[in-house]
This record gives sequence, C-alpha cells and structure tokens, in this order.
Amino acid sequence: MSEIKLQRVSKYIYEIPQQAGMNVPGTVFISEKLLKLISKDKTLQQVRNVACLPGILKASIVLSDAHQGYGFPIGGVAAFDLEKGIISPGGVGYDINCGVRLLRTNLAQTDVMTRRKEVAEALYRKIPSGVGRGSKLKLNRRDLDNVLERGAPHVVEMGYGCQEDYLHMEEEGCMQGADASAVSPRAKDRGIGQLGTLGAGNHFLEVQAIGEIYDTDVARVLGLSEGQIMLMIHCGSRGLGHQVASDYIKKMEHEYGIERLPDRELIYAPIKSQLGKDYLAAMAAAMNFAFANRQVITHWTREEMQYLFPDVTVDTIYDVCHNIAKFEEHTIDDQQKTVCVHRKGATRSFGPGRSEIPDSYRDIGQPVIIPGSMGTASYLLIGTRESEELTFGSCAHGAGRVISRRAALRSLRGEDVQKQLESRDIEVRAGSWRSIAEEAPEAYKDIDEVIEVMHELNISRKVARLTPISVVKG
DNA sequence: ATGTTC
Repeated sequence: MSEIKLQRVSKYIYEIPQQAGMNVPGTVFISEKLLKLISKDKTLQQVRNVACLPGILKASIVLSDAHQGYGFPIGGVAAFDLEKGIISPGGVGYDINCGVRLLRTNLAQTDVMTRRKEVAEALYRKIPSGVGRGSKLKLNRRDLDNVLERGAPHVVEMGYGCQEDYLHMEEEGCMQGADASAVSPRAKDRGIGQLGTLGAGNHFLEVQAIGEIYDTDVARVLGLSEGQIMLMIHCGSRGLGHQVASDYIKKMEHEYGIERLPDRELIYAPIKSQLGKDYLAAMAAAMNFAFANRQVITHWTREEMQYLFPDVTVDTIYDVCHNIAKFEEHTIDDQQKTVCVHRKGATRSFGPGRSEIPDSYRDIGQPVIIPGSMGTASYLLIGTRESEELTFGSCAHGAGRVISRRAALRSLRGEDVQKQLESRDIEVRAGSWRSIAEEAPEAYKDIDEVIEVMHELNISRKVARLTPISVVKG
C-alpha cells in the first residue's frame, strides 16, 4: 500500500489530492490530534479506495471520528450518481441503521441522583441486552414482515408507544422501498426473537443529565434546560441487519467478482442493477427493523420510568440513523440532483428548511444526536446548511475506538472500570465484566474534541452536553 | 456490530 499524501487546507480540513485511479479527491474533516490517532491504521487508504469507486461525486469524505472499518472507513460519507454509481454494503456497515434516540423527561437531576442504582438495576432488568440476547416480545412471521416493511408506525399500532414518537424520527420511522421478501429466511430467523433488545458492544441505554447548554434559542424550541434528565437509546438492527449485510456481500461477490477491486471489502453493485435494487430493498427492511427496535425499547423504558417516577413524562426529541444509504437531493456544481448518500458512522445533519425535518424543527434545523462511549458525555447538536455544502449534510457520529477490544481486555479489568465510574457517580449494569472492560472510556477517543471540530467547521452547532448517571450495557 | 469462527 503506497503512502497517502495529505495536504492541509485549513486548521480542520485536509485533502487527499486526486491521483491515478481516483475519481474524486478525499476530504478529511479532523483536528491534528485526532488525525494522529488514525495515522497507523488503514483509514486514509480506505478514504482513497472509496474515491476510486464508479460514479462517486465531489469527494470521498471522513469526519472527525474517522477510523478503519470494513472496506469503507467509519465516520465516512460517500455520495453516488444514480446512473453511473454503485451501492455497497460495506459503505453502510454490518449494523444497518445502528442509530440513536434521545428522549426528554420532566425530571430534574436531583430526582434521579439518589436513586441511580435502583434506576440502573430496573432498566437493566426491563430491557434485554447482550450478544445473542432474545426479547420477551414474540412476533409471528407475518408481524415480522410488517415490521420490516412498515417500521416504527407498525409497532406503535401494536401498542408500543405513540404517534408523536415516530413523527420525531428520521423518515418518520419508516424507510420507503422496503421489501420483506428481499430479506433471507435466515436473517428473519435471527431477527424474529430480537425486537426490543439492545445488543452489545457500544450499544447502550442511558439516563443522562443536561450538564451544559450552548444554544439557548434551540434548547427552548426543544424544551431543554440545564439539570434536566434525558434518556438515550443507542442500538441497531441486531442479527437481522448483520445477516442482510453478509447475505448481500456474498451475492455481490458471486455476481461481480472481487478481482478488479482495490479491496474485496469494497464489493458493490450498480444502483440500477437488479442486485443493487434488491440490496436497497433489504437494507430498507433492516432499517425499519432497527427503527422498530428503538421504538419498542422506548416504550419499555417509558413504562419502567413511569413505574419508578409516577408523574414522569417521556417524549421523543428525535431518532437518527448512523449506518445507512439513502436517496437525497443535494447541490453539486450549482446543480440540484438526487444522489445516493452512504453514511457509515455518520449522522444526517440537515439545516433549517429541509422538507425531511419534522414541522416543529423546520426553522431550527435537524437535531443531531451523538452518543459518547460508556461513562463519557454525549451531545445534542443542530444541523446546518454548511453541512449540506461540505459533507452532503452529514456530521460525525460518536467517539470511535482508539484501542482494539483485545487491547482493552489486555490492559483493563471490568471490575476496576466499574469502580472508577462509581467514584464519578455513574452507575453501570452490564451482562459481563468483559464488556465493561472492552467499552472502558480509555478505549475511545475524546468525544469533546470530535464535537469541537464539527462545531468549529459549522457542520453542526452544539446545543447541549449530556452526562451519564445510570448506564445499561450489553 | 455479530448466535464474537457457517
């Protein structure tokens, strides 16, 4: 692998100039400190490889939380022309529609602090978590197909939550174009018992307090003030989405071969091809499973909070996707056109006025929700028109690992990590000591720095910083 | 991320 030439354009913007084989340049929106953390892995080579794909428009982009992923970098954005372009499962990620929901409560920090152990314990018991963990919700085959094609509104119809929930989600909780018949029986087998489960890894359910508000005007519209208790749900499409990704990677390798690719993990199908269309229909179905998953977890979380705090109200602020591909309108060379945007570990961050944003937020822009790692802050930001110009309307999505799971297990003990969090008044419940060690704050980048870069570039503006009180992990 | 090696 040849050395990657990186030119500094400004304090937080670097460019990989277009060279032989590349159809566009690479653009890296990052600080010097965060750039150093990815200098030894394949992130920048992956940015360059993506720039070589057919029909890519404007630039192969990574954001401040960039790190190496399967084929495409995580923290990456790539948009493709509908005629000449491609769709790639590696550009979406294995956890299709991994995403985050933020819920607002009417509780104050003081209501919860003294009961934080009880709250962590209760939520841990209520929401199934951990690898391979099943749900108490038993779906039949027909219900599952409805979930896959109709998403969150379908589970609301089944009694899990309210209309106000899905009206405050990307796509109003239902991705159009989903086709349950494009999802393999094996993927359905894996998913049927997993609706309403958190999963493992960096997925979590947290009770958080608003520590700081940066934008009082936006906070007022969203009904937020300092010291207020919020709930954050971070999870995806579980085994179902993982199986959809595996199935279509295999199908595409079989149909198109891997010989001419710079990296076999970049396997793709033309957007216009039958296989490309089939993947898009299956991906949309997996997206809907993830939307419905976060909706069911929202309902159970609301129930449990109402049991613990009888007068509590729990309202959905917004629900964002971090791993998706979508058809969207963007302006390229002063021409408006529909393109296929891959966001892999990236958050949509549309500015004010976009028709995709709920009416109540149309004037302020889209809420951008960015979870921190275990025991660290999370952020609420607001999308901007600048992001539409710079990054196809996309912002970073999280802290991103800085040492591997294996390295974390070598250097950290789960018991010590939990004690250390306890000393900072953070109560953690998880399925295993191992997952606590793997997810230790030390294993992740500095979320404050990741956010600062996005804020300084006006890709999204900071609204509020949220700090954890009770944490449920897989 | 993932029935953590179908």
